[in-house]
Amino acid sequence: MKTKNVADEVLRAALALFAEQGYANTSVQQIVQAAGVTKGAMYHYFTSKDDLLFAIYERMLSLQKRRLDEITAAGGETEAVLRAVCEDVVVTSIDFLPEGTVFFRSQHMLTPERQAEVKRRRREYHDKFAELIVRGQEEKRFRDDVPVPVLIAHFFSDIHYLPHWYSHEGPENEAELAAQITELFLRSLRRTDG
Amino acid sequence: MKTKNVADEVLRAALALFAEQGYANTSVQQIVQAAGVTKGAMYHYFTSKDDLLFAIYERMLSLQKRRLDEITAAGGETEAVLRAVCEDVVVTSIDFLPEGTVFFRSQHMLTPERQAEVKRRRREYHDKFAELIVRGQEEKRFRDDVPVPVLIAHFFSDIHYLPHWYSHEGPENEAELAAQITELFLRSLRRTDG
DNA sequence: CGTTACATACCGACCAGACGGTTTGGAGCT
DNA sequence: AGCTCCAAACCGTCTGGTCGGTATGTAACG
Repeated sequence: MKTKNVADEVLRAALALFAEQGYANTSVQQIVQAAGVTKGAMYHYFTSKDDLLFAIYERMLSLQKRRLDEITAAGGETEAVLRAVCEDVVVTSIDFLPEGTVFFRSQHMLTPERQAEVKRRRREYHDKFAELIVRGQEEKRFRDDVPVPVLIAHFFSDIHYLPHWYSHEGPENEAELAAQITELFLRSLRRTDG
Repeated sequence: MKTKNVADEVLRAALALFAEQGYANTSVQQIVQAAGVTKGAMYHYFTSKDDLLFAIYERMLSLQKRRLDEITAAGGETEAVLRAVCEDVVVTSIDFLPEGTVFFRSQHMLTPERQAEVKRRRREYHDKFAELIVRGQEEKRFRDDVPVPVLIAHFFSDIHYLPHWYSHEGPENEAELAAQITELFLRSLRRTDG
């Protein structure tokens, strides 16, 4: 199918350019040039530049949500589930580093409605994550002297920050790093007293 | 001095607009209008729109560096110094929330030279922070099974993330939150074995 | 099979307007 | 007069988006 090739090529080019120079600094001209198509072709598949950006968000949100659902559906002890979720989201974030760069940097460039949509989807994820922590607290395994939102922010901040410092050329191994970050988080989450 | 008023008013307006809508989505027209001056006046004090953005960075970088120097100069036990540094940077980041929003979101909109300058100044801070951790490791108080860059990223991620979730209307008290975040970090940093 | 009828995919010149930045001119102080 | 400070009109550039037109495919009909 030729259709998919053109649209996909445009998306791939857009992602690379947005990650490198930012959304606002990237012109539609540059994108279609990098993708080897014309503006006419692009506007045949996408209704606007904004559409391109949102497609990137859509992919990431769907992927993360699906992975979270799979892991929680498998069940298990609270801390083990939480650990699996955390490690997975770190690894996924590394695998999709350019997406992450764009994701966290360009949210305010979306139309307000789409910003709201992204916010809603993120809250879904967020809430499901919160459930795990609350469950751990009820089981008296996790501390409850720090508000849950703070604990959550403490973990998501690591994910958020990854694209800003992680380099594929660096010494860090992906899975190892995921385990380390998760361990740091869990250690600060556990109760110290019985 | 009238001079300062105009320049200050422009900067204040620029900061608010950049934080709210992003640098690229804010026109010089909007800025001078919000500041109650004209473009002629603005371009008398600043050479470009980019200049406005960099001024915000300059203020933040200087402030943070100065505070770090003051605290480390006072001396003390390693963990106590580190705790003071961490709590201070959290509080400062909350006090300058709009600056933080712009700081972390718009770095790639600066000219390459200025991006490099920001990067250099941040590394200075970074390195001084790293010294504290290494010292703690040498004193066998901090864990050394996780690479120092990972430990540092783990803390800075919280700072980075603050503007994304903290709200002045929320329940969190500034100093209390600073203590909580710092405690989470220190807990994951300490050795568990003697 | 030939021909008509229409849909999909795509091209690329073009446009209106917004933008950052400049220029000109003058008010008010020293 | 000379200087700082600023207002307002102005300009060249670049952008996202449009639009008339073409090429290719394919389904229906006779």
